[in-house]
Amino acid sequence: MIVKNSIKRLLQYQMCLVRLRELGFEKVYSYVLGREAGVTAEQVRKDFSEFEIRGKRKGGYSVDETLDKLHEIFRKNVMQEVILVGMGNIGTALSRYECGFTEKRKYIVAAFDIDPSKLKRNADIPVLPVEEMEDYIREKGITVAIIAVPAISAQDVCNRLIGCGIRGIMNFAPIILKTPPHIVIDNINLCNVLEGVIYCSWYGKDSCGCE
Amino acid sequence: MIVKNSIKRLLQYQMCLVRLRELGFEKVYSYVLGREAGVTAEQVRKDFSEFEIRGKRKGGYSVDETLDKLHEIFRKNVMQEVILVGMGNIGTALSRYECGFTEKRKYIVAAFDIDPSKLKRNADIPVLPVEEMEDYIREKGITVAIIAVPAISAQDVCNRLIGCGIRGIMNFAPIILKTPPHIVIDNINLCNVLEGVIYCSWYGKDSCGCE
DNA sequence: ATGATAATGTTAAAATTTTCACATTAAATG
DNA sequence: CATTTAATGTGAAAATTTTAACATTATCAT
Ligand SMILES: NC(=O)c1ccc[n+]([C@@H]2O[C@H](COP(=O)([O-])OP(=O)(O)OC[C@H]3O[C@@H](n4cnc5c(N)ncnc54)[C@H](O)[C@@H]3O)[C@@H](O)[C@H]2O)c1
Ligand SMILES: NC(=O)c1ccc[n+]([C@@H]2O[C@H](COP(=O)([O-])OP(=O)(O)OC[C@H]3O[C@@H](n4cnc5c(N)ncnc54)[C@H](O)[C@@H]3O)[C@@H](O)[C@H]2O)c1
Repeated sequence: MIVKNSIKRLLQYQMCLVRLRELGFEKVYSYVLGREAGVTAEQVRKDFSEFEIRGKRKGGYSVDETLDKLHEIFRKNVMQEVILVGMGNIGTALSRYECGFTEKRKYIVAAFDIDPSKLKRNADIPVLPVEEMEDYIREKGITVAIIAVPAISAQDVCNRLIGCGIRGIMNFAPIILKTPPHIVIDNINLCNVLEGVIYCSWYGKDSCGCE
Repeated sequence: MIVKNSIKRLLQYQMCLVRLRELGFEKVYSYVLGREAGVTAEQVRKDFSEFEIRGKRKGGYSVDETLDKLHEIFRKNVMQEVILVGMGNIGTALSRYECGFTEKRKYIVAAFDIDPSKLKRNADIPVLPVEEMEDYIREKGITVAIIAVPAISAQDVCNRLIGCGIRGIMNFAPIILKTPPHIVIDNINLCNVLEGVIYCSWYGKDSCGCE
């Protein structure tokens, strides 16, 4: 049975393994990976067990094989194209970001904005008028989007995205988007994260139950 | 007993309540707030009960009183000053962000960078050379920092921050920072969040245990 | 007033997630 | 080649978190 947080941890392991491979590791023990990823060795083994990632008794896990397995799980072999809505402060930052610690990879293939002054049809990541958004998504068969528009417009944009086939959304607007149950949403609220850190650092880690 | 996720949810409730107040609500039922915050009514009541936020039987919760209580919990009355290290893409975006849905508020009082071309001593949020960081933090008694430097420098910056009294860190570098146990760290990994959304939207919400 | 109603608050139960314990087994050692 | 060792893999136990049930009580209608 897949545990809710295990996906998140697998991604963390993936990142750590890439770095460990860079450092010359060919195999890794659960306790080393656990230390890197900030979890216990048992958690690593349990997670790997759940996804049938096998190690060698006494020999640990092969870095390459484990990464292969993780890449398979996360479908790194197929194109993962994502569009971005809202080319403002955060949208621009994201568009310049190459994800991954060393496995540099671009996900964003196009951005859309309502403001004509933001448009840039011929850029590496083209910034197109938001009117073209639906057609573009349908044509290219995009299924995941990033919302980086003001909160007031976010639900609207969200509805339009779902209307043209988007199934997963990473949302930076500080609002909980309402969606049909089959749509995957990750509402990221950086203010709340910061306030959480402030709170925990004030009251002490123990009394606030933070990770 | 304080549940790990309850802090996160309280912050969400706070955000929702601010918006509901804007919309003219004076009282709110647990099921309404739950709907807004994306949790069950029972969860709302349970969380509020834990933090001794009281409603009226049949009457729901007073928006104002609840917000007062939340502001007290999160110490909105005292200054919450934060510094930022790394004035690159993401750092710049964050420095221009006024947190909160409507209760606009700035947290970042200064930024530090190693690159001389980034410095701007007289800006609204001054960008200072990173050599001045420790003195600034000690002088102003800052306890929370945001790390937005490349992964390769992040642990280094982190160590320096802790060395001069920082107790809480929001980290954007894709690496798990190693810190003494009393330090509060929130490692945000936007790539992993995106990959998680891609994964879940591919395999379906049910089979991946996402929220 | 008084009873019906519709919400909260809280205790108990269920579900989930993590940790533990240890059997298993591949490698290293002598 | 037998023995020791040091890791994994997993089922069971513990801990945590969420959900459910319902007793309580303020409000509203009569
Ligand atoms: N700046 C940050 O660091 C930061 C951090 C966390 C969250 N956020 C949130 O991210 C969102 C964007 O923040 P920002 O600072 O980048 O704001 P911004 O104003 O700089 O950018 C918003 C962009 O969205 C565009 N836009 C507005 N309505 C649109 C629509 N209907 N369709 C397409 N494009 C539209 C605007 O033209 C603008 O370019 C906000 O909801 C904000 O709360 C920002
Ligand atoms: N750009 C994004 O959207 C994004 C998203 C998520 C995470 N991140 C992560 O955030 C970090 C910054 O990303 P970015 O795109 O803003 O990179 P960037 O290169 O634009 O900015 C990094 C800044 O840090 C400064 N810096 C480097 N070493 C420093 C040091 N020791 N002390 C002080 N300042 C130093 C650089 O001069 C630069 O201004 C990276 O770790 C990146 O992986 C970025």
